[in-house]
Amino acid sequence: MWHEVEPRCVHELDDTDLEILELLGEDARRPYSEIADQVGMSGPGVSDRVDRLREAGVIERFTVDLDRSQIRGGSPVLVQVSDGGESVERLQEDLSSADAVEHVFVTAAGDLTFIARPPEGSVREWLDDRLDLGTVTVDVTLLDEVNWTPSIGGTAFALACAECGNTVDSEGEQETIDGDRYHFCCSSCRSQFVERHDRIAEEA
Amino acid sequence: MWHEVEPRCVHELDDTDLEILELLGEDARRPYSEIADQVGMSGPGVSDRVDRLREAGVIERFTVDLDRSQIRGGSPVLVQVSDGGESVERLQEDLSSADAVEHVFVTAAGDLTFIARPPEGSVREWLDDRLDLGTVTVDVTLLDEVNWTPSIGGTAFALACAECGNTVDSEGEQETIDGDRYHFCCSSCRSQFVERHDRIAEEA
DNA sequence: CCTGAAAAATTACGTGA
DNA sequence: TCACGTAATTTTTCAGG
Repeated sequence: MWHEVEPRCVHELDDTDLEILELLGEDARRPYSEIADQVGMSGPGVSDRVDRLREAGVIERFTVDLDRSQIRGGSPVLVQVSDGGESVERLQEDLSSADAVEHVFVTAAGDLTFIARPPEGSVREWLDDRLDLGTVTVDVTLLDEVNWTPSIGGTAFALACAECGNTVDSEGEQETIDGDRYHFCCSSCRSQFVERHDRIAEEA
Repeated sequence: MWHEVEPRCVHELDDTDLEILELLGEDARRPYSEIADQVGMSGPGVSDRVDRLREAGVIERFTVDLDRSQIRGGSPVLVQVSDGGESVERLQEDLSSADAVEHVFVTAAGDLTFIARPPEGSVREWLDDRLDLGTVTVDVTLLDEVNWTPSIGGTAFALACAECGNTVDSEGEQETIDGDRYHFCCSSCRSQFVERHDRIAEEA
């Protein structure tokens, strides 16, 4: 039994959660005790939070960021598929399970774009094997660099300003409107947001 | 007691390395002792290999795969920038450090494509802030799904078939041609590869 | 959520092939 | 060079509060 702690909804991330996520983004094998020091908690406390974040689905998995060019020789290509009335879901599934595919994006219009490293020298064959180039049109672009930015600059996971989307740091401000708490990076964003909110409320 | 170990260059990944990477891709916080059991090594042995893989740059970092939609509300967009003679490097750097940007791709032609989650309702503003829409032309596509596949199906890091690029599992076959060792996922890929190789050799 | 003890993992180091 | 075994250290897990 511990002192009353107001139950924290798993869907609301507080600043500590964000800090933990950022630290894990930098090095997922960092000991929880080290994280605990930085966020001012105990090791078990951090462990509990991480468990909750996993269960809530915020953390999908701990993984490793590899230099794939050292594993799979091919150059990365960006492929845009203009759907020929095919089943997008099946295609997406096929692609996701194909080894050379690194990212799959589905557009709101139902088209597919993906990043892959097909085997060198037989890119066309490789594409044809999974796309049937006779029925769909593809646009293939050779890439020079593929960059994933989980936390570059150490701020990627920080709270987002409700107005401009930028990072909310310690200089930030908060405001509770209609029971919802919003974060802002600066006072001008806050006033702009509040102003628009009031205007909309007035019109309604 | 073990059999003679031939010296292994750090730039050549053997099957054990690949297996370790795959296991780490599934769960980067998995204990090394557990990995050791699966690959038939001791805990310290796995630790040594991982250290070497990090130093070699194959492992760039241990990190966490997050459900970003739970952290940063905006919908993901794919933005293709048709370069207006601008400095690609600077733009790329700016974008990489922007909080809402998740991936940046540089094409061989020097164009930029990136995935981001700009603040809802002010996508155009957000874009203009970092791209100067007056001088560059952009193509923005709303995305429905963003899928990163470090190891879906648990086979993404396995050896690639020299013919089709797919995973080589225990059913796979190998063949040494002209001193180079090739891996294949099945006998048909192997025969097809050998056949083509012979034909090319004959023509030369 | 914290403390503190038990269990488990990681690291360091010496040795063998 | 690479990997193993053992021991020292650190970290995680699991009580109890």
